[in-house]
Parts: sequence; structure tokens; C-alpha cells
Amino acid sequence: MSGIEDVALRAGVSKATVSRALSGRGYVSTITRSRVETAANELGYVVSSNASSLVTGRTNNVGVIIPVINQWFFGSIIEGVERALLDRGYDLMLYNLTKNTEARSRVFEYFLVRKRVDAIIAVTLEISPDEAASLLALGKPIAGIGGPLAGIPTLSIDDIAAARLATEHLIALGHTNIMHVGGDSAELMDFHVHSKRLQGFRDALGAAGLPFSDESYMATHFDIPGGYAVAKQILGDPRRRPTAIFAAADEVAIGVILAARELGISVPDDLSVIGIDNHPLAELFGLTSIAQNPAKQGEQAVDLVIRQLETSGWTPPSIHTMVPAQLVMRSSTSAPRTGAQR
Amino acid sequence: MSGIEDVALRAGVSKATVSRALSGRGYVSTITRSRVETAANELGYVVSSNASSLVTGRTNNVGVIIPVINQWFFGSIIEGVERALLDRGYDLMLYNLTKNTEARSRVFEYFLVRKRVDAIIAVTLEISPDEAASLLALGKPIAGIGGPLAGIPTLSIDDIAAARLATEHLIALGHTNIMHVGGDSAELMDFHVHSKRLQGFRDALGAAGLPFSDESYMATHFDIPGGYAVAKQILGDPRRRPTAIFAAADEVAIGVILAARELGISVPDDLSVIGIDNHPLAELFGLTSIAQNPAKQGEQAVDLVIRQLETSGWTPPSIHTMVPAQLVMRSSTSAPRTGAQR
DNA sequence: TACGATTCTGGAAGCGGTTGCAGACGAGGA
DNA sequence: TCCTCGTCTGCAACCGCTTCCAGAATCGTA
Repeated sequence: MSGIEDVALRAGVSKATVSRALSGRGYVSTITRSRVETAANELGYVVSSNASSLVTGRTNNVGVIIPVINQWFFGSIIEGVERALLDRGYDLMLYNLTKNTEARSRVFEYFLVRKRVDAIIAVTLEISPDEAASLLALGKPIAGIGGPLAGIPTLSIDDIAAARLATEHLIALGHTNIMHVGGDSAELMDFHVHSKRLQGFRDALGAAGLPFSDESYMATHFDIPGGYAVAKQILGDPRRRPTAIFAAADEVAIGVILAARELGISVPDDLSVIGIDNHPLAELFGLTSIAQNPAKQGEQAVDLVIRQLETSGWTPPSIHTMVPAQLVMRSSTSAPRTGAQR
Repeated sequence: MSGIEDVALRAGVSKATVSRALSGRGYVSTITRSRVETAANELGYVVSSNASSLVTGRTNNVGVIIPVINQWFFGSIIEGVERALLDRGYDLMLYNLTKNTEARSRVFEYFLVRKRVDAIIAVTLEISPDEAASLLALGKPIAGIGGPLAGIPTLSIDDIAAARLATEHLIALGHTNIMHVGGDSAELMDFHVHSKRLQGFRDALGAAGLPFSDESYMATHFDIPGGYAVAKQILGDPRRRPTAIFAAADEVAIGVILAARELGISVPDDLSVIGIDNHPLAELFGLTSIAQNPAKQGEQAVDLVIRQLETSGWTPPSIHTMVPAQLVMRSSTSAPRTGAQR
């Protein structure tokens, strides 16, 4: 474990020069720089980031707060964030913020405060005003992925538009009896997502002059079993059965398809299904979907905070950025069977 | 941003005493301690972990190296590790080590070296001897989840026994024509897993006097589409069709079930299917499985490294620990249709 | 009452870097 | 030739905490 002093000795220069040579700051002649570099290599020297941080005030760490890890959307975000951070030489500190208030407050009151991160990325966090305030109070660059967050620059697809797009696709195919299966507000995901996708659904129906009633919408868990369970209910009664279902997430849509198959309901002949996400399993189920790219959103969030960190005075151009989402057509949607409904 | 000096002033004591009071090390009278504590609270003081680390040499960070994030098994491990670490006051630094050699060597040569972590947890890493050596050379506590790793204490289920258990379950039901669908060695997962599960399968067949041939085994991607694709091939030819399939992971098994359903093959009447993991989706598909608990394995790995960190001289009792795995019976396995075979 | 053992506290020396400052040097312009 | 300016380097002062050491106060016991 050699220190900077050893390198200085071996290179025949002072600590200050070693520091300048290795960090690339200040004047160092090329000859000296290379002497220092070889000395450092020979000794296997590597700067103590602690000592360095202590004086510079920079940790080269970014904290990531995320409500779930084990779900495609969130896992992809982490992957994107991790890759982007490491590319830029930053380390990623992961905080899994579950609803469990004990662990939760600990993150806010203990972990985030200790001057260990330069910036924070908050992922679809349903946080209280108090918590948002305490994040802001840290005075560090923050970016969020997900719905608008008080005072924090965020990034997400336009959930309303995506839901409208999905619904319009069904309407364009000729469907008039469409149901929406959305997320349960008790879930960990930012509630904005659920309400916005419902909103987009309603908007599209309204624009097409189609009615919306309590029967047009059901909430469930945001996963395959959730979609399956609710579809079993919805599809059980043939008289009320819609000709199309817009699920707020692909996992839910896949659950719907599985339930339909079990009930002998043909997709898309008897029932069209569309989801949002373009989940890796969508291909296998031929699921039509609205594609979004969480890994890329993660990278963009990293951009947002790193840019604030590295170009002083820079602030994000807008408080909420919408990233694009497009329709990916597959075989789970088609025109309704003629005469089946109306 | 008040420092320890400010607290000392306000409490009317020296920096040394503040340090002792707040860290709980050394003698401090209760009255002084409480004065220091209120002063610290009033100022919103929190120690600079950098400064602290610099002198103590401890960072209170643990690095986690993991090949994939977005898969149930790996996501669960991260969740377990994260929870356990935060419980003990450690932060988690995440390194996603993909096959991509560029990013990979960067982790080994740059990130792990910088004295930023006290210990390392390596998850089912297929690492080269060089890489293993460079990990060991850090001189830090290490624990691994997955197959034996040269010189590194590891932790996993007994893959051979688990595979044997699964196969024996099928044999006990009366199956004699059993196929195994395993992982592709090109996958990111530690290759030991694949070969061991195959080994357990062969052992069980052998013990029951059943033949094993090249036709008894196929490899595929370790996910639902992988299982689906290979099952389409296997089940396509009725004459060669086995009465039971042991899939090396539940995701693969679910792919098999989906393929069987599409081909009109009844599970379990025409085909029994068993997997390993007890994946959350196993319930939905009625999948019989060998249950393991990756989150708990994560916690145990944390135990292993933290214990080494906090009790000097302690080393793990054994180089490789086997954690239990039990059979969970559901509806995807049953006796073969009488007369269907043999 | 005396004395050693314990408890408590402050001074000061680091931990391993970074950076302001000043001096030395060579080059270009007046 | 002299002066100025840009380049290069070392000295030394920190960054904010921990801990060794020594001295003071308190306590228990002979």
C-alpha cells in the first residue's frame, strides 16, 4: 500500500508534482509526467479516494434510490444507470427504498446525509413532501425518473400520450368495447403512472366518442399474476366481455393473455390485448405494445446529474423531460370479429 | 455544513471529546455525551465519512459484483444483500460485470482498487484465475454466491443434489423417459451451475438404472423464451417425446409449459415438468420446483464478509457452504399416463 | 489518610492527498 | 540588455476527523 510520498521519492519529485501529474491538473512537463507515471505503475500506486475527496469535496459517487429491484423496468434502469456512471468514472451506491418506513427513513436520515454521494438519482419514487425537501436540502444535483417530483428535474415517457396511443390503436382497429387494466395505487410504483395511463385511456375514448364507465377500468397488481387474476374475472362473464383490453404494463397484458388462453378465448380473434413497455417477453406472446427504454432513461438521468456536477452553473433546461415511446405492432391486436359486439 | 469543531465549540468541549462521544469509543461521561449530542443535533452535524475513513482505514462500503441485474435470481440476491448491508450500516456499491471485457477489466483494474470498499461480494461470477487472484490480492474479505471459486469462500445450494432431487421426484412418480433442459454455457451464469445440474440428473438416472444418452439433454438460454424454443423442438416429434422434463431453472420450465400448451400437450397428463428456483411465477403455472432462496443467500454472504470485517482473525469455517433446497410440489408433475410409454 | 486504579478530557500528531503561493527558469518582445 | 510572461516545481498549509499520550479528577481500598 504505497502512498503518494513513495511515488514522489521514486520519481525524484515532490508530492505536489506527483499529484499534478497524476490528476492532470496544473503544469507538469511531459518528461516529469512520464517519470511519475512509470514510478506509480511500478509501485502499483493508486490514489486514496478518501484523502482526495476530503480536500476536493467530491466523492465520485452517485446514489440511486429505487423502490424495487426485481422487476424488468427497474432492473433495466439500474443497468443503464450503472453503465453510464462507470463510463464516466463514478461509482454507484444503491439504495432500495421500500415502503417499509423503518428502512426508508434510515436512508433519508442516515445514508444520504453522510456526504458520501455527489448526486442522487431517484427512480419513480413516491416520496412525501418532507422527503423531497430533505433531498433538495442536501444541495446536490438530483434527477428523477418518473412522474413530476416537486422541484426535482425528472424524466419519463409521456404516460398520458402513451396510453392514448395504445387506446387509439385499438379504436382504429374498430374496437368500441375496450377495457383498461391499470395498476393498484397500493403498489410501490409512483402513483402518477397509474392515474396518467388511465387518463390517457379516457382521453382517447372521449375523443372517439366512446363511453367511459366504472366498468371500463380495473386495477390490479402490476405483474403477470395480477393481470391473470383480473382477466379471469373480466373474461369470465361472456356478456360483459370487452373485445379489447389495454393493460397498463406488458406484464399485466401477458397475464391477461394467459387467462384468455385458459378460458379458450382467442387472442386476437376474440380479444385484442395491448400493453406498455415492450417487455422482453412481449415477443414470445406476440404482444402489441408501446415501447419504452428504461435503460436509456437511466443513462439520461445520469447525464442530467453529471452535467450539473461537471459544468458549474448548469441546470437542466426543463423540469420534466418526455422521452419518446412508439407503438410496436405484433399479433395480439386485430380488428374485432365482425358482429361480435356493438 | 458544520464540522466537528463547531460542535466542540457549542458543547464547550474539545474535538477529541466530540469524536469520542459521537462514535461511542473511549471514555466520555454521560453528561458530556448528552451535551455533545444535543449540540450536534442543533447544528445538524454529521461526520464526514471521508475524513473518518481516511484515518480509520474503513469505508463502510461493500462492493457487489454481479453479472446480471435483470433476472429474478440476481435481483433477489441484490435485494437481500442490500437489506442486510443497510441493516448493519454499510453502503452498497454495485458493479455489473458483463462479459464485455472493456467494462469488465475496468472494474477490476480501476474501481475495485481504489480503496473504496472494505469487502467484496461476488455473485455467480465466472472469473478467470487472473481476476480471482486480483480480487484476493486486495487483501479484503470476500464472499461469493455460486460455485466454488478458487480461494474464495462461497455459498450456494447443492446443485448436484437439487438436480438429483428433482429427477428422483420424476422417477418416483414412475417416469422412465425423462429429458433435461439445461443452461447454455455461453450464458453469463457461472458454468458450474449447468454442469452440476446435469451431473445430478445423470446421477439420479444412473441410480435408478435408467439410461442416459445424448438425447437426454439439451441446452438453451436460461429464460422463458429459451425453454419455449427448445421445448418446441423436443415436443414436436411425438415418437421421441419424453413423459417428463426436468428444466434447470423455473424460467426454462415455464417456457416448456407454454410450448406444451401450444402443442396441445397436457401438463401433467402428457408431460410432467419440474424446475429449480421456486420462481414467483411458479405458482401461476402450477410448476413443481426445487425451492431456493437467493435473497437469503445474499444475506448470508453479507454475514460472511461483515463477520470477517468486524471480528478480527475470524475466517469462514468452510470454503464452500451448501444452503438447503426443498421440493415444492404443485400440479405440473404426476405419474405418467399408463401405457403411454414403454 | 494515602495511594493505585479508573474514568474523563484536551493537546497534538497524523491519515494521504490537493492547492495557493512563491521562486526558478527559459523564451519572446521592447 | 532588460523586463515580462508563461511554464514548471517545491514548500507548506490545509481538508475533517481519530487516536495516542499525558495530565486531572474521581473512586475504591488498604
